[in-house]
Amino acid sequence: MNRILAVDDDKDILKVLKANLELHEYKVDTANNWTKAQSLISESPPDLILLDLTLPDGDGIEICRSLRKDLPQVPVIMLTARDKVSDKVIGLESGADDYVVKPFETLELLARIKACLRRAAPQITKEEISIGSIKIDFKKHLVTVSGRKIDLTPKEFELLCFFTNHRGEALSRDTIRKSVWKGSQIYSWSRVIDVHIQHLRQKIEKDPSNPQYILTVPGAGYMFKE
Amino acid sequence: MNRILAVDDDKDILKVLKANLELHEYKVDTANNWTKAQSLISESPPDLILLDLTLPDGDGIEICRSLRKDLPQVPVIMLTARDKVSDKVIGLESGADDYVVKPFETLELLARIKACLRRAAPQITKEEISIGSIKIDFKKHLVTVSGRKIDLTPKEFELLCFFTNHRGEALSRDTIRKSVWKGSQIYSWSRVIDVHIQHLRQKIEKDPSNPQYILTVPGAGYMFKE
DNA sequence: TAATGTGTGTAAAGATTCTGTAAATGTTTT
DNA sequence: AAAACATTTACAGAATCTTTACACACATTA
Repeated sequence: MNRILAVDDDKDILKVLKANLELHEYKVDTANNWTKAQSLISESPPDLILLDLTLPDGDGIEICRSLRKDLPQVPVIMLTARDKVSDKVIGLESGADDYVVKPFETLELLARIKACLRRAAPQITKEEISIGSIKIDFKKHLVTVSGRKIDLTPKEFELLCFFTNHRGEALSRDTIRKSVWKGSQIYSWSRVIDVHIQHLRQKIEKDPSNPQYILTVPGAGYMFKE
Repeated sequence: MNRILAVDDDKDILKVLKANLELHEYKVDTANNWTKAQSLISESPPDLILLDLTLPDGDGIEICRSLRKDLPQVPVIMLTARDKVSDKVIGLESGADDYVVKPFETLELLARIKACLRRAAPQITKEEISIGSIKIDFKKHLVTVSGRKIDLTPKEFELLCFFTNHRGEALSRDTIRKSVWKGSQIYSWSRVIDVHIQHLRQKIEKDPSNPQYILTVPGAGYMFKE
């Protein structure tokens, strides 16, 4: 649940904003002057700030500049009646992430808030999966079996990735060839796949002759443990 | 110098956009259909995309969704004649960072582009970073290894910065090429990257043949120590 | 039962690709 | 023009991939 701070000198607008935003799963703090806003911010910085340009105790542009400096990661949306292009340019130049002219459509404001938060959110793309005692870190190209690091060759790694993406599926040699060996030309009667499977088993199975992960499906191909 | 890709079916608009943006220090590629845009993107992803909603070979909303999925870090500004609130909401919901209605003021568009790029830029919170015995001062372009100053060429410095910003990630040569060598045209089979890696290793590693920082990930590329 | 064929496990040899590295060439900066 | 830098090229050794050959298990057929 994201926290938004709305700063505007008009208490009615604040009331409407708060009501509308809270309907959409935001927690909203309000301040009708900059002094109060500052104390709320220093209390605990919000995830986004809606800022009116005309406040009784400060120039919105200057405020925005200082915000950008102190809290560069918190997005600011300017919310103001000034609709001239020059105003918008100055507003955005001063560090605002968006500039919305009053009177505004609530739905548009909501969409813009969402877009801002989406962009400002830290992009976590940790790609890691665990199966049994095997752990694969796709980003690092790292595979560990019960904590021990395993060195896999490129093809072995590709093959393992392919298997883990199709767990519990019996994969024919042809299917495997068409995705892991696409681009390279191997003969249809080649045993490369089998050989690589053996190598993988040697490296990831506790007892390679009694595989727990890469199972043989006689007559069909191979299957990775669900 | 930021690279912008403008996609619009109207060639006149593209011409005007290109001219105006290039006056403001942007490098601009243009495409009048999605197919062409895609090939430009896969060649080398731009820093920002201006996207018209009505293209001859694709629905803008769907395109935006797929862009957000494939290139979440590249901001998209929608540029369209549709001015209804519902259109804006749909556009922003589909992943656009901003939505500008035609006919637009060039100055406002420029300001919004700038704001988008500012937000999307990797937030260099620190201007100094230490990893092991390596210390990098980004502002002064200064690198020291256990106190001793190291002279790096511009490309070497860029490469090192890129690595330190992606520590613990296996980076393919292609990935490196697309960000450190973007703009310049090197052949895909070129070994420039490897050569620069060697030079860097010679300068920052204690034993270049046993690197501690810039590690080789066989078959994948290189990775900087976490 | 013995013979044959098919499918899989495995080792080892040969072929290919990948990486480190030095040196040559081309380009930009001073 | 000289120096600094970027890029290409070439090659060796290592690592990896692919082929090949054979062993074994199991099923089918004579």
